[in-house]
Amino acid sequence: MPELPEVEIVRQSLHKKIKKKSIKKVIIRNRNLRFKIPAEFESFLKNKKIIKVNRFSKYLIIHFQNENYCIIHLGMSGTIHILDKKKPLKFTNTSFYHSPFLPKKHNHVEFMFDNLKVIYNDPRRFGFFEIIKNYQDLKKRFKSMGPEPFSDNFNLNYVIKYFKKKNKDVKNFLLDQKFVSGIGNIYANEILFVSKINPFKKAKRLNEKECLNIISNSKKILQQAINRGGSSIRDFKDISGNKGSFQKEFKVYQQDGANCKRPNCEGIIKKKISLNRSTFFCNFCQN
DNA sequence: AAGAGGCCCTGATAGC
DNA sequence: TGCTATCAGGGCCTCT
Repeated sequence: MPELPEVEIVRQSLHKKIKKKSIKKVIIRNRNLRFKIPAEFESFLKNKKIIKVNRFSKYLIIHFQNENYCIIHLGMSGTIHILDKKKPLKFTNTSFYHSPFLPKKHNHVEFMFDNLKVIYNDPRRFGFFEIIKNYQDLKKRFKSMGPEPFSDNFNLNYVIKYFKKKNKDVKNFLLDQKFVSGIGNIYANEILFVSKINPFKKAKRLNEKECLNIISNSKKILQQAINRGGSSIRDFKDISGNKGSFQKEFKVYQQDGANCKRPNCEGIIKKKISLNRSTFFCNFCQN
């Protein structure tokens, strides 16, 4: 589920729910996530008051008083759920919703507030938590990552310079967080389709217009996805309403065998594996 | 420096 | 029905 748009949707809901509240207690049922949760985690967060919930790329950043932070990455299968004693049945959105649909297994971490519980669920345990104790360390944490697609630093100069001499497929770079932060496999495929660029084209072979297309379509598609509440793939079937809906607008992702959705294009959507990831593209207009 | 590949883990689904 | 194989939205690490 979680690429930048989905993480942003979670951020918005989480921020509304927990800003200005204090964590009363932290319960950890399984410390063995992608990285082991440190022993000091519970005591560090206890009684800390939340100023706001931020996000960089696919990382949630809970901002506490006194320059303390907790970073959450959802990995491939992480979701955040809330139990609200006051509004037990009101949904917010797919990966952040209220109690009747709380999974029975894999609830690894709980933040307890007054009248409120925030629960982290993650079957594959590719997600992780980190604590950070000052602003300098926070900056350092993301220093080696590329700009977000929305950033002014993600511009033609940057992309042309970066792609120069790069002999990898262009799609690999959209997935490379050192080049641009926040894009995953779904949106990489969609961005290249809208840009009419073959995913297997070598980055150094892209012309200026193609680079510009990648830049503007990255911004456009991620913003559209946020506006639609993200994409809900392989989600719990019994949740109605408040799902993200961008999956209905996929032009190529998981559309192999279908006719190309571009008006007047006679192509067929194909699927090929590249770097262990499924790659979808039109064999006609993306050539 | 850049690129290819393996690996962490569980669950859903397809094929026999 | 029940087995096995494959694949999944991510990112880190190692080897060449």
